[in-house]
Amino acid sequence: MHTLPHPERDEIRIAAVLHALADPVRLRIVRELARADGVSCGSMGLGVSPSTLTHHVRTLREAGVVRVQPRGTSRISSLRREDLDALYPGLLDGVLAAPR
Amino acid sequence: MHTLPHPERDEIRIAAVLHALADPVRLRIVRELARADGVSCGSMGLGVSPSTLTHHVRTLREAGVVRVQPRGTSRISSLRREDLDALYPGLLDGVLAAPR
DNA sequence: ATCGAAGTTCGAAGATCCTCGTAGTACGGT
DNA sequence: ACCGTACTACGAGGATCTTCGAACTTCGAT
Repeated sequence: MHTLPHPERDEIRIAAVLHALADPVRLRIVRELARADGVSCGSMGLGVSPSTLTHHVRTLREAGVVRVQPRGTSRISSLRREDLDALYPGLLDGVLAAPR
Repeated sequence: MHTLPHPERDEIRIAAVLHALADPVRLRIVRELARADGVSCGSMGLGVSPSTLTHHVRTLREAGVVRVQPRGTSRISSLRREDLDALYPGLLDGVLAAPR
């Protein structure tokens, strides 16, 4: 139940972040977290299988976009807003402001 | 010498833009254009073959990130800053500000 | 009119990615 | 102790992506 591995701020790479955001499912996860942070991604009603969801959340976590904490049998995800804003000011807001 | 097909502003999709930016070569192209706009990508000294370069520039163009105009035997590329800033304010600046 | 330079098109090879099902682990509650 | 829930690990299939070389087109210059 140890904490999961996350990149430090100075290990985050822009290419990995962009790649993580460049998927429809992961983008919906990020949007949802921006709306209601600190939530289990399994309860978002995305239309994918549990194993697919694990893959996407891991991609976001390893890219440094989200932080994941175990709580009971669930995993609570939250946006790494401070880190992303510090590294790429405006990026996250620009993505979230996207009409499409 | 027909102009090449470009998406209108309202046809640009955030997922396509992010995917276009999520490649090291294309990111270097975008950075270079941010530094010196209206330039032929062939003269950037990226270490890829001409056909690979064509592929990347087309990806950027079709995503709506760059505008490409034929001039002589060359293709002049320029960042679609206004469109991107209007759609996703802060995104491009955030990406360009990226230390890594 | 011929030549070279700049780019494109068309495969093709190899890598990466997204998705899933199956099997398994970890935790909380009865 | 048992069960159900939430999630993970490990493939595998199929799609997409990146890269390239070879052959071709287009344009400007000689």
